[in-house]
Formats: sequence, structure tokens, C-alpha cells
Amino acid sequence: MITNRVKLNNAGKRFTHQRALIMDIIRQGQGHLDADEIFRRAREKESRLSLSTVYRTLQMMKELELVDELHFSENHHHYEVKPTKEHYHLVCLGCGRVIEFGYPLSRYLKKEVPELKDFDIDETEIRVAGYCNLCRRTRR
Amino acid sequence: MITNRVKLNNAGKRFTHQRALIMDIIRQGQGHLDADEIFRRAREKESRLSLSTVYRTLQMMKELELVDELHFSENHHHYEVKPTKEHYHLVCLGCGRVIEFGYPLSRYLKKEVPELKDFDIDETEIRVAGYCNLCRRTRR
DNA sequence: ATTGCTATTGCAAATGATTATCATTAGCAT
DNA sequence: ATGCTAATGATAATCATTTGCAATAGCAAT
Repeated sequence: MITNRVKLNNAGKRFTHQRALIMDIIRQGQGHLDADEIFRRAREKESRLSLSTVYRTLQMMKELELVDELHFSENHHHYEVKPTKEHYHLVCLGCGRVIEFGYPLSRYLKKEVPELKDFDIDETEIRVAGYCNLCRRTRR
Repeated sequence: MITNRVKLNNAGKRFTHQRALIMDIIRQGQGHLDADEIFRRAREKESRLSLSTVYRTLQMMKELELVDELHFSENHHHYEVKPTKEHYHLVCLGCGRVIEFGYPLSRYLKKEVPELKDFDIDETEIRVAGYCNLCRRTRR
């Protein structure tokens, strides 16, 4: 995709086959893949790809603000393409399902929280964990 | 402290010297210590204490809902005693300072977010990262 | 207080996720 | 096509956390 090539070049980065592949996989992954899943999918296309490259690319894409890193209730992260409208995630602790919801947190914080007056916000994230309607019943 | 002894006994757990010590340190730590810092402080009192015991105790206290685990923009966690009023944390990426702020997120979510109607919320967390007024200037 | 059962501990080794090292490869400006 | 140097693959290292296991210590019953 031309757009990514331009974005990388503008940042003084090279447009490589591997980076294009990883970006495509994240885009098609509907937002909630972790590093290992990205690696596995990428390997199907490009069997010599290294896991290091996946991590390095994710790191770079975070810095260029092309992707966001999500923190669910796990010890590894998930990735989605930088979204256009502000939204957050609901994670079911039973089945792992992720549900997106829109919520204008940053607007509310600015309006209601005095501690934020003197604070330069870089990133906000809401983590909501619980049980979806299906898992609520089956819960042991 | 008698209260902790009772809470542990009710859960069928033993009240040990190590657990009492770790709980005290978290309480005195004003909320934002990580596992390693808890370990270092506890060792000053009890030099034979093991890091495993710290992790095992934290895990248990989470399950008994005596402490909350906080996720800042780092790859390890921080711990605070289960708070009485709903609050969240502002983390400065420059100096690491943590600022607490009150915000009734769960009330707002229930009112405004239809996706949550069928969802049984277990925990909520807001992560706000950025730069405090002091670090904003010095920022490279 | 003593005893006995078994949860808990300390230590060391294992695991999982991520990062660093370094020789080789390949973008891209010339 | 050439050369410079960033990026890659492979492997080892690191960091945070968890696990296995023999020794220890709560605590309920005596």
C-alpha cells in the first residue's frame, strides 16, 4: 500500500516486505491480535520471518502512531490499527471475547477532573473486565 | 492486625508472619509499590523472605479482594490496598509520578454504554499516561 | 503445652514475553 | 549498477512471574 510506504519514508524508515506484511495482518485482524498470533499468521506467507522482526515492527508502529497497544487482563499485549474514533474494550474473562464500545473519556476528563488541568495527556485506556451474558450463567 | 487474621481465616488461609508483613508494607506504601519494591522493603525486616512468597501473597490478596493490581505504562504491576472510593491514576512518563483522581466511571458506563447492559463488570481501570506540568517543559 | 496434619515457605529451576547482539541481507539515494 | 547503512534472522539474554519440592510452621484437636 502506497500510504504506508509514504508514512515510513517520511519518518526516515525503509519500506520492507516484512513491515508491509505485518501491517496488513494487523489491519485484517480486526484489532485484537497479540504478537504471537501476528507472528503465526505472518509466517504462513513468509516462512523465514523472525519473531524479533514482529516485535521490532510493533514497537516502531507504536512510535509512529500507526498502531495502539491494548492491555487486557493478560500478561501480553494486543494490537490494533490506530482508530479514528475514541473507543475502548470490554473483555470477557470467561470466553475472551472482546467487545468495543465508544466513550468520550478524554472530553469528560478534561471537563470534570481538575488534576488533569496541568497534565499533557498522551494516551488513555479503559480496561473493563467481566463476564458476558453467555458466560455469566456457565460461571463456575 | 486482628482484622487481617480474621479475613484470612474466613477464607481458610493461615495468618503468617510473612503475609502480615507484606500487607503492612502495601498499606504504608501509599498505594503504588511494585512486587520488587515490596520485596526489598520486606527483606529489611525479614531477611529470609523469598520473592516467591511476595508474588504468592499478592496473588492471594487479589483473589480475596484485599488489594488491587494497577497497570501503568510498564511491564510489571503495582499494588494498592482495595480502595473505598472509586479512583484512577495519572502516570507521568517523564518522572514516573503517580497522581490519583476520583472519577465515577462505573456509574457513567452503566448509564451511557448500551454494550454493558448484558455484561457483568468485575473490574474497571483507567490508564492515563502523559507529562505533568514539570516534565512538559523539560521534554526532549 | 504437645501432637499431627497440611498449608505455607524458601530456594532453585522453569516459563513466558520481550529485548539485545551481531553477522548477513536488502532498501534506496546516488 | 553501486555503496552506504538500516533492517533482518537467529540466538542468547533479560525481566517479571510461576512452579516443584523438601523443609517449616499455623492451628485444630488432644
